[in-house]
Amino acid sequence: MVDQIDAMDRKILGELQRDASQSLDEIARKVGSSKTPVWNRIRKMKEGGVIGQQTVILDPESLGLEACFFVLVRTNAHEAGWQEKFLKVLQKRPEVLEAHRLAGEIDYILKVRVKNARAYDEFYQALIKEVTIYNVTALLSMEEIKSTTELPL
Amino acid sequence: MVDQIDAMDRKILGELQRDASQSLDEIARKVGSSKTPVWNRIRKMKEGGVIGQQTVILDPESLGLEACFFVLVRTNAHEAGWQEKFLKVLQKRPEVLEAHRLAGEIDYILKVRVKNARAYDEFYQALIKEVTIYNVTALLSMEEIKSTTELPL
DNA sequence: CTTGAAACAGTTGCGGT
DNA sequence: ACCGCAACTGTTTCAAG
Repeated sequence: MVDQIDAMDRKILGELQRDASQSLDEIARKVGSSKTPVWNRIRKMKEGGVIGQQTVILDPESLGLEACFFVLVRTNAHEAGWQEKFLKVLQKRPEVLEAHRLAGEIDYILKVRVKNARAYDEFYQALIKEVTIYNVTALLSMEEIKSTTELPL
Repeated sequence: MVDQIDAMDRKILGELQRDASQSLDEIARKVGSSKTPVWNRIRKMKEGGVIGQQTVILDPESLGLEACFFVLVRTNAHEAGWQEKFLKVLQKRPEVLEAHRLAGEIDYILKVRVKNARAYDEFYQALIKEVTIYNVTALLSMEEIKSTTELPL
């Protein structure tokens, strides 16, 4: 699927990432094509899973979510089923916006959005109650310098 | 602005986050209202900055962006203008998807999306060439367990 | 809040290159 | 085979009650 994506596709993706509310005509004009071919390309990329969810970015502050933590998780007890349980808890918790399994000493990193430090502690307590964790370091974000969902094309 | 957001607004935001391609009628039906009032609420929340960019989520793998790093940055030389320069570099670089200024020992965390480890090294070399950095730790993501732009409402 | 109408955009089929 | 045209259908936008 990767190789099938040509320069025209990338231009379209760029426009969609930037502003998905644009009309087909507008996008077509910008990429130097017209409605139908652009529509067909978009359809194929949706089918192929290149284009996923269409969404709006909300302002966390406006919604009272004023704290953001990056959580570094170390585990040494790799019992059978532990990871499965851990993943299930992360999926369930809406304040966990991202979770990655890492290479190296730190096993996982989480990005957690909450109302305040107190809400983070509640999350943390709930987490360690459900799964045993060897070591946790929480990094508190003071300022979001940059935040984008736009991938480099 | 925060207090003005009521339960109905939150329901609408939930639907928009989940799928911004839905028609107004569909959203109105789901939240138990009708077209015009829903439209007016959305308009107000756009004006108020609660609702930001409308976008599509692209699949990084399909676009050949197979590596994701979290970069922990420590700096001790806080010369005048250093931070400004650092921010400018981060803004300029499209592979930097997120950047936060932190409380504590680690000063910044970055999330960087690139083609492969080689591309990360190129980014790293370019970064330290432009600004002096005391210490850098790169955490390589092996697996994206969870990734969402949907905030908890 | 509801109705409704005018402008606009998405979707599909057809003919041309 | 793909593109662009154009008609049709559905959606957004907004005014009036």
